[in-house]
Amino acid sequence: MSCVVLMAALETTIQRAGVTGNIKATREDWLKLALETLISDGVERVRVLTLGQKLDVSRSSFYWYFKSRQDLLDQLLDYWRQTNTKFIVERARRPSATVIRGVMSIFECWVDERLFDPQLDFAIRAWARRSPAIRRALDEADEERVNAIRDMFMRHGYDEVDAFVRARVLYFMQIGYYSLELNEPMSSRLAQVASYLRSFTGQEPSPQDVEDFSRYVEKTVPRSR
Amino acid sequence: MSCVVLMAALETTIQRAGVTGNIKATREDWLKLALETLISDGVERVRVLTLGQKLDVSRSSFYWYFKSRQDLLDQLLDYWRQTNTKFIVERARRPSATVIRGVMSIFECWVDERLFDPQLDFAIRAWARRSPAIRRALDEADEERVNAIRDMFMRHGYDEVDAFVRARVLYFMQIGYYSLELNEPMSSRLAQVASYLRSFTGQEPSPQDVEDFSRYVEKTVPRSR
DNA sequence: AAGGCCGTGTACACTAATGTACAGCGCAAT
DNA sequence: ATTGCGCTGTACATTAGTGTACACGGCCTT
Repeated sequence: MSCVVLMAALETTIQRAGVTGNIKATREDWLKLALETLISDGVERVRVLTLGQKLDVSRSSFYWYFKSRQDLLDQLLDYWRQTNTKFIVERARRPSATVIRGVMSIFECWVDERLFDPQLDFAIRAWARRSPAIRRALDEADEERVNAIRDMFMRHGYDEVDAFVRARVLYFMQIGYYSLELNEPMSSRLAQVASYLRSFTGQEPSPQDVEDFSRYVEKTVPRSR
Repeated sequence: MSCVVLMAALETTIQRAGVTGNIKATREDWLKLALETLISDGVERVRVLTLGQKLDVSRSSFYWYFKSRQDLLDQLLDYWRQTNTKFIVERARRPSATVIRGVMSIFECWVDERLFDPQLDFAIRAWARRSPAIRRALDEADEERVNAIRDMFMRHGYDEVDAFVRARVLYFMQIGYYSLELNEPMSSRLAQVASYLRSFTGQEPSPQDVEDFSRYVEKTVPRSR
């Protein structure tokens, strides 16, 4: 669960063991469970009653920490805003010797859920369908991500239209991939990496490129399920 | 609304004007509104009470036509099953002189909502996230579509892995594109078609290819919004 | 014109959800 | 030890939804 790791960043200080007073559920317990529920079941299922039942605590605890259900949802959106887009843009901006290497940098986000949490992104996307405010936030994020990738292609000599289209193909393909929730083992994904690099760049990856990427995944991605 | 057109195929005979007896809402009224709601708001919002209010009819009408809410949902899934996948597979199987032409055949589905209704597909995808039965049906459809496209690439000389990856890139990219619900004007999309063909096939489209596709869209796609 | 069939409205029972009010409990500081 | 703060439970009001029961109303057939 990457969200657990990421939640830590959101918090000031958690002292789960040293809970003081008559406390059964902390504000962070509510937030964390809400985030997990948003990811696995969608916003619609983020409900005060249900969360409370899972935390084995009555709803009055919730209304102590949060103004309303909407208050909680606002904070979930804030959390997403501060995480998912950041790493894609950062990886796309990294200097790279070749396009192949540039694309490989971005691939890192697709194989490491600590960099990009597809399920969270997907949950936000579903949410956006029925909320104009969420929709606006999402559109901004998508544009920022595609533009960063496009700039990477342009730095490697692609003209503007080609760079834009290739950025879209790279990014949209990945969004589509996540939509299918294939849950493939990393080994099958790595076996196709040369084809993907070829397809995305129009250039032939060297054996060294492919090997380096495999090695990167092995070394840095925990439990490449 | 492509669904209106498609609904017609689902029906045996509709005689909307000649409704007989004390009828305010027909079974088809319920189905059609349910489908529209599924598409625009998701399954969760397909509710007997709400549909009834929109049809200005009480819920007992619903329970006359349908056994339960689940009964209605089952029929919505059946409708999807019989429509969306069919045309993609059919287009992918068409003989084509070049890969570029082969890809163009499939592009037809992406520009004509009478061939592929992205919103419906998307609604099913969201639904599948919380229903194993739907999930199974969706996985089958996805696999059938990708395999058909892969075979098309293989017929044009791509090896199996490359063909499979290119099929995925083509199909997943489109699913991702729809996920963003960009709502771009057809003219901007057509302006990039050469880049897309180049990116998807790794080959250079001829001016004739591009021109033929534009002409196809102009002639056959109604109100290319 | 009399029934019968098809669909409709009203009423009822039940469940799940949000939000509010308020009393009460447990630790910590005084 | 007692007071107070921070959190919790119970109870209540309200809303939205599903499903069932049953009487009734309009055409169509005979």
